[in-house]
Amino acid sequence: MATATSNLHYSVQLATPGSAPPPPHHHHSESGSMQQAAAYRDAHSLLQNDYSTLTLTGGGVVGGHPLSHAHQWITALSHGDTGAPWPSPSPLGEQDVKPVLHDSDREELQNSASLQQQQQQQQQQQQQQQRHPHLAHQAHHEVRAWRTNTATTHIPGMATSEARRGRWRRRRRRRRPPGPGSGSGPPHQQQSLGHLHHAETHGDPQQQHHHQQDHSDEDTPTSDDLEQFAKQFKQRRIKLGFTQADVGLALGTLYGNVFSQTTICRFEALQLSFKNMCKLKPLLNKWLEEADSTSGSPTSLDKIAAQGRKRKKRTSIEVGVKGALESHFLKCPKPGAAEINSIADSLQLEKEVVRVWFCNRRQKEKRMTPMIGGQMPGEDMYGDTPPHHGGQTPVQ
DNA sequence: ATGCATGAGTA
DNA sequence: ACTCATGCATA
Repeated sequence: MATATSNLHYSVQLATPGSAPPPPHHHHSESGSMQQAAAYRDAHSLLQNDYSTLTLTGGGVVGGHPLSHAHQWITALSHGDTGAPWPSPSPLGEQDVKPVLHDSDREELQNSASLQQQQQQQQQQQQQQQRHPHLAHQAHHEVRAWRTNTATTHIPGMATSEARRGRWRRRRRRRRPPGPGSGSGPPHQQQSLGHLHHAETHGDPQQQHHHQQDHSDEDTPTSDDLEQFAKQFKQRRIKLGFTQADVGLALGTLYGNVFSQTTICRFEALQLSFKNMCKLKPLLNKWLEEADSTSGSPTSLDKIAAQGRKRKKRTSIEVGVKGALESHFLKCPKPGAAEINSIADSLQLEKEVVRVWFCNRRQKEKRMTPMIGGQMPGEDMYGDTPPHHGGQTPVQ
């Protein structure tokens, strides 16, 4: 019972022509589109304590054990029903296959181009942002305040119940590295964005003579900037009557990069990595201006649907099992294959599930405590490089 | 809003 | 095999 039933109903939806951004007030409380509801109850920070407080079904440890079969997904799965559960992924010809939406309104698909993901241009032509220095933004914000600027002698959170995690420590805006071969040692990768490369890392003789004091558009914004922006963004977005999903789609047509409601949500909640936040900010800023200026006229917010990815049914891990996993995590945040195997075995979960759980766990930990005590994101925050020990921990 | 999942890019 | 960005599916 752990693993939910498989109700893979994918349907091919073609473009639903014509439509407009969702009216400022239109929302039927549907179970499927509660995202909107969420959008309306604006500012409301919530603590995310998973098992810490045993939220869900208290102690409801089911007896049924999820069939533990290794990656059986993506392999067979040829049910004879409505289309293949996980059709072979078409590299390019991504049809408009998309999960059926329970939403009845706000639909306007217009398959533009199945852009490749990846991001390329990000910060180089942003507009100026009209930020309100004060703006009523300091309402009921609880522990979420991690303004760690030099002058803010305030040590936020730390006094609350779950204040064991520090927030982002901001790094000072620094110049681009002088260039290869000269200067500070090249950090192999500090929480690299994965595929983000500035074309200006080369030894450009002249480029730094500017005056970026608080123009968070020319260089790395401060965490405070981000927080400010995120807040404003959310407010305006809501005022304009857009949902997070709408924004995500709009970004797709405006820049070619579609984003999901999830990402927008995480941006607003500042739950992305610092780097990621920096990357998205310009885009969202642009969108704000756009939506702002065209508020009233039919903004051509296209929405593209290019996803044919079949996913394994989300595995629901029992609270008890989660607790167990957490225990292991505390002991060893980065278990080796053997470790994972035994854990998976003892908990009767698939190895993959366990592995992914740990990955996600680490990620979560990173977003919440990117740098502890002035640690750079690139450094290991775990005992990956134990100070006392001349070798990797033999998974055992 | 968030938990589990996928995949590109790396190490 | 991991990290990091991102999202479907779900609470």
